[in-house]
Amino acid sequence: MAQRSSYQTKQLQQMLSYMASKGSQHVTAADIRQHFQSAGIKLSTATIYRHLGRMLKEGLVARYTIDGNQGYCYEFLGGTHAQHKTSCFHCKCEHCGILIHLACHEIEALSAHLNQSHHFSLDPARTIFYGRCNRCALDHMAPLIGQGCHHG
Amino acid sequence: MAQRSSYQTKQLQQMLSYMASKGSQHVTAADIRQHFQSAGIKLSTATIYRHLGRMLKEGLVARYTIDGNQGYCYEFLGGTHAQHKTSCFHCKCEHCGILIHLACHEIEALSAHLNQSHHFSLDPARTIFYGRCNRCALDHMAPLIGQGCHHG
DNA sequence: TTGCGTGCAAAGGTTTTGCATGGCA
DNA sequence: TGCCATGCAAAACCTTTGCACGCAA
Repeated sequence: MAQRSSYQTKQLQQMLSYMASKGSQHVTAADIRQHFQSAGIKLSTATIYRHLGRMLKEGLVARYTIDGNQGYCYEFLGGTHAQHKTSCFHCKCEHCGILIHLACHEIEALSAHLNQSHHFSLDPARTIFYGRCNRCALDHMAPLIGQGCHHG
Repeated sequence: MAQRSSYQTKQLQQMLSYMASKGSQHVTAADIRQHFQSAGIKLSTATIYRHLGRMLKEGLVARYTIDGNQGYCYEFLGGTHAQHKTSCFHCKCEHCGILIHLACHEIEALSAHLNQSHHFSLDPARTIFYGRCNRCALDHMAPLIGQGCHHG
């Protein structure tokens, strides 16, 4: 299953290598394109999307839609993360955009509850909790200071 | 606040009326366009987006991004729903796309936990739980029947 | 009459697809 | 050699914007 089905092309290897190097960070198709463009490596947009689509099917990456973005974010699930991912949730700050990974028993309890009481089988890999992180919540409470958020 | 700022045009009234009629259902810009097109009423795409953008600013509607879609979903928050919305969550089936509204104490408990233990302030209006609804979960377990999902 | 609202069309951004060519096995 | 993968370009999709005209106040 970790083994890809077909040809091992240079483009594919480079893309996998890049995705893996990003660890649990989220990347967009544009990120990938820019990275290879900066590196002077040719990798067409079509190829990027075709591989991302394939990896998605194979479960090598997860695809998210981020509010405010148009388009998708991808996250590499391969390697040692594969197991841990199944019970890892994401919290995204809608102010500064930081993404927090959370493996929390309470969420698993909620998942069980949704299953039993609401007949809904939660998919941790897809679900993102939106809200405000600690720093931005503080910033929010003291807007008069005039000091911006730690947005990058 | 519920009072709009500027002109009361026919298009605006019709749009508000349509949004209100949809209650807590989610609609896309395309839904709106199709509705008025079917009804033989002229309402341009630009106007739809301009009003949606304005309503969003004014808090009359909420805007979501749904995984798998490109583009946005809007939900009317006006009228009596405004209060209740603050504690309403959404579950979306990633198979058939159905959207389930949930006002559930367990989720509020999770929200409190995230706040206390993880310093994350959850935003119910933005957060969507992805997974499988009951029907699709059953379909998933019996894929050999060859009978499709209730996907529309 | 003033100025916002509307419609049309074009632009902008992201993702998908067709087709001929290139490269892995 | 056969077939898949790639690149280019065009298309498809949704959203935004510019501009002239229409309409509410």
